[in-house]
Amino acid sequence: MPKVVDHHERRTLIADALLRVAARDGLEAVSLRHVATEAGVTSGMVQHYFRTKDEMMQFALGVVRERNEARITAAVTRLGPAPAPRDFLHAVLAGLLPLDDASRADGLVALAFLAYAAVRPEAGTSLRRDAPQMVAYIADQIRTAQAAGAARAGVDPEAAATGLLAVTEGLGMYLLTAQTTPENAIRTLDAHLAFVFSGS
Amino acid sequence: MPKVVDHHERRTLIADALLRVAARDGLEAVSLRHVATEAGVTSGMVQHYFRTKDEMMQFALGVVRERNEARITAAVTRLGPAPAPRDFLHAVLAGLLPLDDASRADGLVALAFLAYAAVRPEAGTSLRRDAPQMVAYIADQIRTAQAAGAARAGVDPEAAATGLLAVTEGLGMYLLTAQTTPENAIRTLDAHLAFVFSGS
DNA sequence: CGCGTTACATTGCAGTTGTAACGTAAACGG
DNA sequence: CCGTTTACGTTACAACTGCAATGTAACGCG
Repeated sequence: MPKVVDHHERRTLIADALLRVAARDGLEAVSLRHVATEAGVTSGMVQHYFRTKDEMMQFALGVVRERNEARITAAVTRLGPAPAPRDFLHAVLAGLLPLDDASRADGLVALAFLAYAAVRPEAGTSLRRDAPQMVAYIADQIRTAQAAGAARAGVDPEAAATGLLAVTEGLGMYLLTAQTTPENAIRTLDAHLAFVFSGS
Repeated sequence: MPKVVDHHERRTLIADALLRVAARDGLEAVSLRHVATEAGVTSGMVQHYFRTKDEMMQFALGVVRERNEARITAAVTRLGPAPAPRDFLHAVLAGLLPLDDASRADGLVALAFLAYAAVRPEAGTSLRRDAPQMVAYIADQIRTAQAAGAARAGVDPEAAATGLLAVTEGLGMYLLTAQTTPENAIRTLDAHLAFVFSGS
C-alpha cells in the first residue's frame, strides 16, 4: 500500500468541515464543493474519500453521534464513582443539553439531520438513539432510588424515565431555537427531577 | 381589477401542494417546479403568486402554524365551558402532539422548517411559538389549581409550565421519529400531569 | 529499476435550480 | 370599443448540483 495516509483521519477532517458548513449555513448548503473549500481541499479529494454524497453524510452523522456520546460519558466520569441516582441522572440529562457553543452547533446539525432522515428512513437508523435502552436504564435508576427511599414510591419508573428524556429533548429544542436560557433549562430539568425524587 | 380570482385561495392551494411535497420528500425537494406539478399548475403561475421562493416558504409556514392553532382551539372547544385546569392542560398539550396522520405530516414539515429556520433567523420568527406567553398561561392554570387545592402546593408554577411544554415537545419528536407510540406518549404526558396535580 | 497501486487534481457533463423576460388572452373601466 | 391591468403560459439563462472520467505524481514492493 503506497502513500501512507490515515484514511480515517482524512475522512473525519472532511466530516468536520461538513459539520461546520451545516452548522453555519444549514444542511441544504452542504455540497461537495462547499465542503471541499471549507476543508481547504479540492473537491476531487472529497470524492476520493467518499464515493457518494450520502456516504459522506452518513459518516458525518456518525461523528455527531460519537461526539454526543463522548460528552455524556465525560459528564458521568466527571461525577466520580457510585453517584446517587439523582446526581447521575442530572449529569446525564444535562450532558444531553446543548449548553455551550460546541454542543449547540452539534445540536443544530443533529436537528437538521433529524429532518433529513425523517423522510429518508434508511439514513435515520443511525440517528435513532437507542431510546428504549436509555429508558430502561433510567427506569432502573429510579427503581434503585425508590428502594432506598430516595424517590417517590408512587411514580411509574418507565413513564417517569420517558418523561425525563422527553423533557430533556424538548428543552434542547428550546435552547437551539433560543426560546429559553441555559439557566432556565437547568432549572426546569431540576424541577422535573424533584418531581421524581422526594428528599430535598 | 380584471379577472376575478381569489388571491388567497390560490396561494393556499399552492402552499398545500408545497406541504404535501415537503411531507413526502422532505423540504429539500421543494422546488418551484415540483410544487407546481404537485399542485397541477404551471411553474409560471406559482411564480405569479409568489415572487420568490422564500415568500412561498413563509406563506406555507404560516399555513402550518394556522393549522396547529386550529387543532388546539378545536381540542379546547370540544372540552366544553369552564373545564378544570388539569383537563384543560391535558387537552391543549395532547392537541399539540402529532397523533394522527394529518398532524404528523404537519409536524414533519414543522420539524424541517425548524431546521431550515435555525440558520435563517429572519424566517424563523414566525415559527417561534410565543412560548413565554404560553408558559405564563399554563403557569396561571397551575396557580388556579393550587388555590383550589387541586395541585401540589410545593411546585413552582413557571418551572412546571416550562416542563410541561418541553415534555410535550419532546414527545412530539419521539412520535415523529417513531421512537414511541401514541399510547405511550399520552401515558407519559398523563404521568407528568400527575406530578403537578395532586388528587387522583 | 520498473510497475502497479494509491492519492490526489482537473475537467466535463447532464440535470436541476431560482428567477427574469416575454408573450398572450381576457376582463374590466372609461 | 379601446386600453390598461391582471392572470397566466413559455422560454431562456446563469448558477449550481452530484458524479464520472481522465489525468498525474509519488510511494512501496518485487
